[in-house]
Amino acid sequence: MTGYWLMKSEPHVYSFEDLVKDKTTHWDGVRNYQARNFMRDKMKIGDYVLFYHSNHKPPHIAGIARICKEGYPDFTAFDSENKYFDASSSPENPRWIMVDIEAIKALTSIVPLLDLKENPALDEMLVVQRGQRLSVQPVEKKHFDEVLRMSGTEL
DNA sequence: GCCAACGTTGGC
DNA sequence: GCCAACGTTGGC
Repeated sequence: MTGYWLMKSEPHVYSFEDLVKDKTTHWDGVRNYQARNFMRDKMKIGDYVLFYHSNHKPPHIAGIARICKEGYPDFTAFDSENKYFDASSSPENPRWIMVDIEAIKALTSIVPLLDLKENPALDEMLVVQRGQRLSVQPVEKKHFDEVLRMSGTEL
């Protein structure tokens, strides 16, 4: 069964436009156990991803991506030169996991966080919840479909 | 820039 | 195992 997710990125670091340009990318640098567990245990090839731009005015959902490689060790944790280096993670016993995603399409019009919050149909969506900081979140299909509808996008 | 919310660390 | 201190996220 196809899963649905939301992944946050700061667009000045890595934007959906960057993903479109690159076609595919490693989702590296996640250092949160809950987010890691989703990537390690739940994300499957073909799952859809809402690509969210955080720390941007306004914060918004920018595009649709899809999982194209399932969980494998995040090698940035092994590189002492890398800002995501973690000495407690080794190739023999990796602590952190990443997936690869591919760009599918930009939303016809972006959906600002405020619009998500104002839509009663999305009251239960995680990203609109107060204090929700998780950078990788599961999304219900009905919420995914509603975001597509709001953005005027068809897959 | 502020600060609430949350996660992690480490002393005890 | 508790919890205070600290660091980070991320909206506003």
